[in-house]
Amino acid sequence: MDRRQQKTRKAIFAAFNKLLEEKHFNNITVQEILDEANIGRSTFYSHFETKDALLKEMCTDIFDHIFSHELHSETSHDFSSSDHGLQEKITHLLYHLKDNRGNVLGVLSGESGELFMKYFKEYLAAMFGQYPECIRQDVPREFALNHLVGSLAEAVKWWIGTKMEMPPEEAAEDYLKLIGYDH
Amino acid sequence: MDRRQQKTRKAIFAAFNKLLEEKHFNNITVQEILDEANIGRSTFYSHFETKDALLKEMCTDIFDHIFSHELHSETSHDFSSSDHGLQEKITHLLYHLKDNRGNVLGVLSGESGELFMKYFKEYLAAMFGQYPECIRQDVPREFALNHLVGSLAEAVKWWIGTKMEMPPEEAAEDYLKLIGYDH
DNA sequence: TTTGATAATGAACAAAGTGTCTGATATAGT
DNA sequence: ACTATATCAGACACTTTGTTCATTATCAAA
Repeated sequence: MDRRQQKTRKAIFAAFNKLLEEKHFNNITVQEILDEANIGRSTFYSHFETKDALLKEMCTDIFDHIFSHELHSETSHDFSSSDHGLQEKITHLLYHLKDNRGNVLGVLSGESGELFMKYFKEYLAAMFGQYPECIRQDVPREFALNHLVGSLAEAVKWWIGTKMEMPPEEAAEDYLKLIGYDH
Repeated sequence: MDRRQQKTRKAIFAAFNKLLEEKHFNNITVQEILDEANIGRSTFYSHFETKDALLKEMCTDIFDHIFSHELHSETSHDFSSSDHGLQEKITHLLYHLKDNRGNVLGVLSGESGELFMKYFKEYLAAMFGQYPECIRQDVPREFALNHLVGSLAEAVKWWIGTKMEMPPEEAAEDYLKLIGYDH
């Protein structure tokens, strides 16, 4: 990819990130992004079709990076404990999020969390899809999967909102308690 | 309240509801609401400051109605079972939601669920606030409360999305299983 | 280093939406 | 019947959007 494009794309992401920390997605104008990134109007539209597409691509970038480890590493399949390795998986996820603090905080910490969450859940569903044994069998499968994905996303959001104070290990452990995995 | 105002307000809500079923909140224009409700521009703005205010008032209307029973009835405090009457509470909540199907579906079923959810969670937090004994003590209080509220909201959203197929009793029971209340 | 390709610029543009304001009209409550 | 006020229609200034185009700057490869 052309250096010029890389530079522009990076500047747009950075500007957008900064603005997201300050105000809601809906209240950010393209003009503000242009000013903050210090680029021309037509340049922006040659990179992204709309503001929505920008957010989507930004989330995709972040999650592709964070989940690439999770979805491909087959190293931590520890089925000896009752949680089938889920705790390790979540701990890893939290560590990656912590490493990407800068990007994640911008998208989530503002008032626009909803949109971030939507994309986040798609990745979480894919992750849980690899671990069918994590899902309770005594309730409808879709209901259980929805619960796992939804509650983990909420928990992570809360954890990030507290500036990731709790250590990943502890947060993951507490989460498993909350979904009743500490029998 | 003046009959004319009631009529206008009702027309606006109905129009907004219909539009929300079709498209995302962000993509609904005031003009469309005006056309659908068949009212004048200035009339709309004499009722609501902005489109956001309209959504907020609509959610408040719905939840005030639904939760007025939940938050005030002291009839179902059954502390004999392990869930401290939580199951009955949730069952009641689901029944009320089912009764208000028409309004709730409009706001939630579209693509604008996030905003509905935000307000929904505020009411749920207030409800759980009445039942501190429901909250686990072995994890940080805020974390546990966030989990209860978030996961219940997600579960309800899922249930509504399936056209409320499962009976409220069953959905409530399954939810309690998922949060580990079936020891 | 030169050269051809292409990305960025900046300014202008139509189109659409927002929120405000006006005076005239219709309808409510007493 | 009378007064208050809610609605109407439409115009208004303003903001934002997404497109276009001619010009300039920068890149990658020969």
